[in-house]
Amino acid sequence: MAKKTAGRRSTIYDIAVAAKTSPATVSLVLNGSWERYRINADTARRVMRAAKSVGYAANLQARGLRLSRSGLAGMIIPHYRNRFFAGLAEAFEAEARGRGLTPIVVSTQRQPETERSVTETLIAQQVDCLIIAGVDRPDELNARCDAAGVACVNLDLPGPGAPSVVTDNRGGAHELTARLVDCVLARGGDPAAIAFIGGREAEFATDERVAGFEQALAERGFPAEPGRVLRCGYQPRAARTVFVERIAQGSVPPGVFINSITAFEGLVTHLRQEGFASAGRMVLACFDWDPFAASLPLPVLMMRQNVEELISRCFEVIDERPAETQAPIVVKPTLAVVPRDIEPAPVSEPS
Amino acid sequence: MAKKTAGRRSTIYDIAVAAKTSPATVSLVLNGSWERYRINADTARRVMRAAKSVGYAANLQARGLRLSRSGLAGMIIPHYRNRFFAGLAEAFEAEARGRGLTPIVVSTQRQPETERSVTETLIAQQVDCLIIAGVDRPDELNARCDAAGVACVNLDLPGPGAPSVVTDNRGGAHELTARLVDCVLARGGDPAAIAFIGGREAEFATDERVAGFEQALAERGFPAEPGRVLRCGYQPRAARTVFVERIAQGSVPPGVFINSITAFEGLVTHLRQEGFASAGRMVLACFDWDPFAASLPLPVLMMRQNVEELISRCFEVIDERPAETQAPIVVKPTLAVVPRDIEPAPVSEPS
DNA sequence: CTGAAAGCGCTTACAG
DNA sequence: CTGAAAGCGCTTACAG
Repeated sequence: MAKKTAGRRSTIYDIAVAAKTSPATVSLVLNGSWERYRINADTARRVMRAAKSVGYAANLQARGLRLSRSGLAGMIIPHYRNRFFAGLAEAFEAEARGRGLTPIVVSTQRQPETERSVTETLIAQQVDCLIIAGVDRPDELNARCDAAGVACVNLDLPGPGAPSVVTDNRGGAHELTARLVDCVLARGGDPAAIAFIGGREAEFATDERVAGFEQALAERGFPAEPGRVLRCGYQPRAARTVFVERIAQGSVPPGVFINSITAFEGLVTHLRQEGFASAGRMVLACFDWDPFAASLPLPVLMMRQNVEELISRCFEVIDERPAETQAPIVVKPTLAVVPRDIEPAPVSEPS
Repeated sequence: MAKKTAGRRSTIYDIAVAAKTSPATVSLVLNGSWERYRINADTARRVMRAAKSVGYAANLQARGLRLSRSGLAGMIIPHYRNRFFAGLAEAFEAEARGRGLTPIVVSTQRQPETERSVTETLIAQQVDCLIIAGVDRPDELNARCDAAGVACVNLDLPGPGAPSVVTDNRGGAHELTARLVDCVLARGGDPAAIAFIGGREAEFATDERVAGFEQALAERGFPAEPGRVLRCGYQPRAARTVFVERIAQGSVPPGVFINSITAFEGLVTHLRQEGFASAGRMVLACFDWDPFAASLPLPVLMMRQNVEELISRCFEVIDERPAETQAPIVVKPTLAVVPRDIEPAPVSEPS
């Protein structure tokens, strides 16, 4: 076991010297194309032995430069602090590795300036493909990828700039709302007073969820009312504020559809301080999943997005490189948590 | 605004042609060293204008190859699914970007084989430095970094293979346990029956926390007893199992020191199914922080690790490249959540 | 003040 | 069967 010189990594030249052959032959052997090139089996053996003995590892930057293919797969997300984005990141890593790519995930904290700059950096690092999730305006980012020839998919962000994979936000919200109405009725509440909290104005996912929410309520005889939908953004603090205002202007709503776990966090901070008893018979339905949020001292319904399928669909889109803009690919979410004391169905939770 | 040819990115050669100068000059100008090289200000202007007009972005792979410095900073963590690791990843990204590096975080799901292979991949991608957290055996990974000349730091994983930055696990556990004892006493429980659940055998962080736990109890007159410490690993399911067994063999403990949020998740799953009332007057203390776990229907204490400081210390160590193995750098955690109904101190929670 | 040249480590058509 | 050569895009000492 030859010891390599500290501070310098071994290259195909070192191996060529050790195996008494040329760098070109070393490269062919190490890349497994030696049979195709009819390289002497003995030469190949010497090369492989030498490579192992010097602890050779290819310089992927050099290979990438030569091949114009870095083997890097990028993904942009806002942050890692909830199960949805954490799950996306992990599913992305698994899928990328399974394809022999090096995953590189970056978070932007929903800062448009950061979104722009990390996209540039990833492109400069020569990523072969990029999945974009949870950004403010994907179009500009898509345009940059396009200019650089980087295959790009938007996750839950349909737009003209790139193909999309989306969650069935409308259908999921419809189902979640329907169950929420059942729970509110079971607890003697008035579904007309159910509120929607979170999400953004003019944002695809929020728009769809609001549509599903309103549709489900309308079908049960509670048509849209002004002030029922409170799109306060994704900050816990903002959700808390609108929740407090909502209570101040009327009473504690019998049910709340919460658009994201971050908004949920805001409500919980308030309830913890006021005491959960202050919530009365309120039921919460969240379009996100978290094991602790499912265990609060009040009934909670949770919808879980299918991160593995979302990611694998994204890679399929990248493989195909669809020529024209086509309709988004839709992935169904799952009702993952229902309160046991109201709904006899057992808690079903993917581990 | 010249449109660049689709499919091919512009290079310094394109700019040289456009600005009627040489690639070498272009490089000098674009890297800001044109003043030092006394390049004509007008030439510089032409180059910069041309670069902008073709939308030039440097190929970082080529630059890295030439400079033997990739500008990539790597970090290895087990996963993103809790606030500690999510926070580490985000703090790492922020710090790396602040230093002009491209962060690349990878998760291993605590699989030794994955830990090994991602380390190899990161080294092959020529990362300039690597922070390692939450792996099983860091020594082998450190050795690989060492052989490749990659600066490496272990986070909460002291060992002979690399310098370390650690949380004050012992001190933190001591403080957390002391407060837990107070709460148990305030609720009329017997601190002698407090249990420790989670963590691993022969693992640094667990060992330290157990030591702090036992010391705090001993100081209050409850010396170590066999069977009090239940190191069941990091899986929610395992924690749930030992918790259930612990109850079956005696009764519900008046207090539990939970080593990690993952173990906590196991207990919560059980309590949700049995009903939280089954916990009686139990108090939980967790050496981790989560906003929802802080809102369960039973008293919870939570310790929060200082991720920002841990990360900035890691980068300081990388900067210094300490010659000999020195004592780990210690970062103090913070008591972030105390139950209001027992402890009059206000809930203090870093936003 | 500026350009030609070498070289980072790799791959692969091409010529023997 | 195998090696010499070119070239991926960049940087920088060197020579003018």
